[in-house]
Amino acid sequence: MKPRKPNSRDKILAAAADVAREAGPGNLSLDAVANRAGISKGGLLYNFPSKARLMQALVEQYLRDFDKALEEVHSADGRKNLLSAYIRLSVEECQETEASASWIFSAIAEDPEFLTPLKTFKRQLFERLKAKTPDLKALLVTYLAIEGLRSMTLFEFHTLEDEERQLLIDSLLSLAGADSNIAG
Amino acid sequence: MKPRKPNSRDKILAAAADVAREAGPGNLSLDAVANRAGISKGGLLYNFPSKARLMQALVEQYLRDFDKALEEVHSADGRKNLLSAYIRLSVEECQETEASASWIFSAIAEDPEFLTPLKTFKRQLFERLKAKTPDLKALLVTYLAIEGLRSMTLFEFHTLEDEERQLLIDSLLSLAGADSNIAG
DNA sequence: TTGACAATACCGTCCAGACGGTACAGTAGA
DNA sequence: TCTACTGTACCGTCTGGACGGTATTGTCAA
Repeated sequence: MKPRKPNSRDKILAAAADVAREAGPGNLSLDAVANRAGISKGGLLYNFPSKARLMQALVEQYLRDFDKALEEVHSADGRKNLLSAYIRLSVEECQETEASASWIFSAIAEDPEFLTPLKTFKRQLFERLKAKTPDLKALLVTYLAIEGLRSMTLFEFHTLEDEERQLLIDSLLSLAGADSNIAG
Repeated sequence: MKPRKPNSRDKILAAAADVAREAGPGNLSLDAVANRAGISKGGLLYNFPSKARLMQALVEQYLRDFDKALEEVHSADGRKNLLSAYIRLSVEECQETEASASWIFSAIAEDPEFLTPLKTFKRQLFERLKAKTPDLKALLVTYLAIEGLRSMTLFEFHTLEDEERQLLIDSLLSLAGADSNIAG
């Protein structure tokens, strides 16, 4: 479909995430992103005609990547347990220090509406999980706990020690794996 | 200790929270807060000599209020189950539409360091919970799930229906209440 | 083959507006 | 008289973004 775009856009998106992480979410300026991407401000605005478009692209790329990764993880173990795949992917994502999607805070500060696609994505994913998980209680608890883990990573609350964290993950996976043991 | 301060400071703090919620976290300007509080900008800067001090005060007030409320809820049922009190308080807090502490996003955008007191508060609270909760697994799962609930409220992800939400809360409370049933 | 034109992908500069903060003179109540 | 402001004027800085250029590559008729 697309005529093999050069990687300028991707470079800019990555630069934006880097700037948000390193300079703080409130300092995500076009100049800073342009510098970081090794491009001029004019060039940036050529690729993304406004800051809003840049934010939008950031959200869209994140969603696309997450969806793709989920599909891979889920397929890799025979599409048996979506919840378990979701947990493992989320945990993995939270471990990458490089990830720390603090550009989300920039987006919210810019305009909370930027998160609308994220909201609908989450709602749809939850519906899928609900359809595929027999034990609703276990789903609710594990899903929310993962959401909590994501939040703590995002805000950089280092409340849990490594051991506690590992114990938590084990508990969640065993709750999620319960669909073949306990299934009502 | 303090000479019965007039309520100007409180009015300003409340106004700041209102502005962040209504105008968006990125539009928390001193002018906007002053207007909202029905005070002049000079008056605002008389009470809080810089925006940083205002943010700081916002965080401190939130922490003080939460701590006080937790103490009340905990005492009210005989100081039996701290985790259960924590869950009930957090759930209550998430239900107040008026709360929606989106000033947190403003603070983060301003400077992530503003959340340092929040971090230490959370860590200490978790330690207290750990000391008082026999079942560490249950604590981890419920604590994280509450953190998830808080995050979803903050971001206004309306992923859960009312029924699902209620089922979740019941599950968490029963997990938390387990300290007298299952206690190892 | 070549010259004319056009699209792509930028660069660098400039500007208007917003924002935090200062300064200061005035004032009303305790 | 002191405290706790109000109100206004102003400054310096930062930021989004508009705009006018430019180098490179592609297209295509003559």
